[in-house]
Amino acid sequence: MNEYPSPDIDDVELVDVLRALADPVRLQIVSMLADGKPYPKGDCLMGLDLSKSTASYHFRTLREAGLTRTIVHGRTHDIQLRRDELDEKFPGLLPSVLRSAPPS
Amino acid sequence: MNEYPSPDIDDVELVDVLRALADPVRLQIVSMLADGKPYPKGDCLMGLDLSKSTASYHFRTLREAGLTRTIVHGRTHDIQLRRDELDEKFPGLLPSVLRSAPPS
DNA sequence: CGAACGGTTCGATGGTTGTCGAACTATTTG
DNA sequence: CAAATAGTTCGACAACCATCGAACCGTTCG
Repeated sequence: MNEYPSPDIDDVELVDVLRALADPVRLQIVSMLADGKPYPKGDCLMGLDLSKSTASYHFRTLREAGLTRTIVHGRTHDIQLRRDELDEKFPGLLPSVLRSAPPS
Repeated sequence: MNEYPSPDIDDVELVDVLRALADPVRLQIVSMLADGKPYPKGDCLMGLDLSKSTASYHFRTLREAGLTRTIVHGRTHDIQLRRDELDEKFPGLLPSVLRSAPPS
């Protein structure tokens, strides 16, 4: 029943968001989460050939940067893009990134 | 009379642009160039306490990522954000980043 | 209960990044 | 020409990053 903490939106810095997005793996994960709905982590890794530990590292990086939240759901974890909060704090950023992200 | 090469806009990748922006120094430099007009490099460093070599490194990083171009002008160099090209290739990206960038 | 499942954490490792000073290049100016 | 100016390049270095396998943890299921 442990919770995985994401930072408060007020503490999220643009440069950290950009950092988190500046990696092809994480960019692709974020693309899959574009609609803002929660997805099982496993589903976000389709097409990505990563070890479990590397995948976990990227999920943690996204969460700690404030881009996603994690919802524990049984023994699986759902991950969700924090669209509304991010759109309010950084207007237009996610739409433009997602629009320009290469197709998977 | 050497020219400093920037990549063709077609070769500029989103992830490289994001990586170039994902640094506080470069973010601030880009903020100063927001209007798309050329500025002497020296003028972009106001408020930044960097050695000459570090400044040069960041300018090169921005140029090689495709964000800026360098115009040699006597013994000074002007640097210019490639606004039009970038706006066409990554619509809305620069505006949103510049809008959310912390004030200098 | 015990095994399988979905994930995290740890430690190690090689590669990249940001920083600097020193040496260098090219241009202007005294 | 000689000195000053504006900037680059090089080598070094510490810090950080992406990656992995192994061990671990909590949940579900036979």
